[in-house]
Amino acid sequence: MAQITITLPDGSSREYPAGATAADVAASIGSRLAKAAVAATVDGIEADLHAPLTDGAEVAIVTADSDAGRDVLRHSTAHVMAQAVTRLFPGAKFSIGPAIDDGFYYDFELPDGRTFSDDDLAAIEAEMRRIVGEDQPFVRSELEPHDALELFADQPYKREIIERVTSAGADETDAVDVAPGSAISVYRNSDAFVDLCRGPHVPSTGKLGHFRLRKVAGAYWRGNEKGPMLQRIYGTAWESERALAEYLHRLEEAEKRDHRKLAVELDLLSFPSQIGGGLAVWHPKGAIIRKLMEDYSRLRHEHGGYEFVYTPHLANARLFETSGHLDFYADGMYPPMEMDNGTYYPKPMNCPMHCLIFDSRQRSYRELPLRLFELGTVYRYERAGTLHGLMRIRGFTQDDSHIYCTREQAPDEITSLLDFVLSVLRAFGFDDFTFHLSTKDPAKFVGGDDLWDDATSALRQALDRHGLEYTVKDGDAAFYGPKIDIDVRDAIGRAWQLSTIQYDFNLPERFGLEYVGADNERHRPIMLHRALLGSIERFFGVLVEHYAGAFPTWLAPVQVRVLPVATAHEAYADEVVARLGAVGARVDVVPATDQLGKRIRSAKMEKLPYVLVVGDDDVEAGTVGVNPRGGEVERGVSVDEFVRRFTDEVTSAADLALSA
RNA sequence: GCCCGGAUAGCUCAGGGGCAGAGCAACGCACUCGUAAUGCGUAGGUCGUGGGUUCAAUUCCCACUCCGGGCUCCA
Repeated sequence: MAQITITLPDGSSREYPAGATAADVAASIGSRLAKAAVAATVDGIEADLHAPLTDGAEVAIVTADSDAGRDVLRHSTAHVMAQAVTRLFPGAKFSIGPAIDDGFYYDFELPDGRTFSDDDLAAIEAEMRRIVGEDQPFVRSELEPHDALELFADQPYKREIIERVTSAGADETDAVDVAPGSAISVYRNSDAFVDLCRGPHVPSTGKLGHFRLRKVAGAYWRGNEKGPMLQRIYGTAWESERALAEYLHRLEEAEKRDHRKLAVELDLLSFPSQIGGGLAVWHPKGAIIRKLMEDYSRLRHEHGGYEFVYTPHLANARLFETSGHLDFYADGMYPPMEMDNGTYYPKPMNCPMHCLIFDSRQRSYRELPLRLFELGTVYRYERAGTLHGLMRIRGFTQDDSHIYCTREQAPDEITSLLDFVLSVLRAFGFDDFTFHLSTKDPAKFVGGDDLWDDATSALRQALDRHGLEYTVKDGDAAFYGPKIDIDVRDAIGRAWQLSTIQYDFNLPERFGLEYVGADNERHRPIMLHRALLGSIERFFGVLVEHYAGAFPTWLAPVQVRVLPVATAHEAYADEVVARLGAVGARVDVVPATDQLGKRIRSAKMEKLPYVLVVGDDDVEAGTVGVNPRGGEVERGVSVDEFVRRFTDEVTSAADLALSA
């Protein structure tokens, strides 16, 4: 019998009989690998485990506990769900069912406009478990388009995909599970179920099982508002029961940290419906935190060489015609207001106003870089259904800066800007960053190639000088210039896009900005847009979730609570409060009308950093009992000592950041 | 905006065509207590709004409002 040679990822080669499959390769390496295998990559292309290999192929086994492996599991689980739905809802049409982050979904159209309920979800899940128990093989076959269209005669969405795949020049950006130009492949699970799919899939449904259906949602066919509304079922699937349980636990944890829930519990802010969707009012405890954030931001900008400006919330439409916002951003703007001498809009961005400040008089190269900073409140019209707590609202305040400088200054300016941004984010407790460089979209840009090359290399240089790893998002730039986006990872591993540094040569052009150079000629500056926390409101929401409401001492609305053990100790408690108040502590006292245990519990529920208990011993000795959040109780700490520790802790937060 | 779901006391939630319920919170009284819930009591509601069906609607039906989950990208 003929032999074939297979190369493994470590470079070694092995011989197998002709017709061997990746499953055979996995089995020959070890039984554990064979068990964990869900698919393979053959010469870099994902393939089924039981596809026959060709001589000389490079084979890597994809295991269930890798990202690629989980994608295969999830995608296969989506198929099982589709099969379950067709069993339970005859006549259901199905469209696409991809793997997504942490799970999968599948979109269906049910006969007579029926919709799924939660009870249906339970029934579908039960049916899925039966299918898993049946251990049906996933059998791949490839078809001619004509035969595929016939096979899916009563599945209009599948037919549309097939037609799109087979038509030349198909739109490549479509998020369907079939790439244009590829062969039409289908997977058959049983006589009763066959699905159009690129694959790969696990060998059989018995490989699956650690899944859970999560929710039903409406979703437009191909994301198009004008297209039909389908019924989407979201599920999650993992390589083991343990990984599934961990994921479900993470969801619970995220729910507990939801800033909207904590905002109510901790009395931080609310969204009164009388005001309208996406518009918050800040209660005293939320407002003090926000004030501290803003004060800190101002302090850092003052030290960072920024000049403070203020600009109005409304502007004449002419301004946004000049800036181009009415051409490019009209959808995101509030509707216009007609007033005596013209049309006015609430500003969606601060940059046009800052350009007018630059342009208010002649500028010299000696003034550059000119860094204008504003906590500027902007209004953006977000569709009602997209509003989400503080994370997406209709009016918000940016810690916004526009830096005007020469093209030559840009690399150094961006380099120090990166330092500045990271140092401020660190002060708020973030230290895990991801960087993205977005480059020119060939379909949508202004400015010449040399400008773009120059700008992109300035950003790249800054990242390289800091030795930062970054991913490049080709074609993701705004039309006016490339940008760096910075994501932070929070305490439970979620990524939030916060900061952005955008290079802009368009706006200076539009506003005709000029400075006089050392050569006595007029030159055009370039402009850097830079938001650091981004939206103060959103950043506040991220902080609430990052800290789960337990703000670090320097940001906590109430830093210290003093609890007299009994009424007799209240006078002494007031003395302690006065001592702490004198060093600027936010401190309060709760008298002994309730039992001590209950008052401690309340303070813990409010997540206060320090509870000080004072009783007979303390009055006698001038001490306090210190009960820190998340720490051990310590009796008999002198008031002087506690005041010293407290001030050290609070000032070190700001000092650390200022010296960085 | 569109699809689905929801709305009962400040919060969390139960109930159900026939007098509106609990726990926590609030308020009062008693207790004066050393580190995560003392006891008793009081008050709190047009059951989101409007219309319909019914002898009777918080409950069933319709519309609306608001909230939540989703619907390419983006603060």
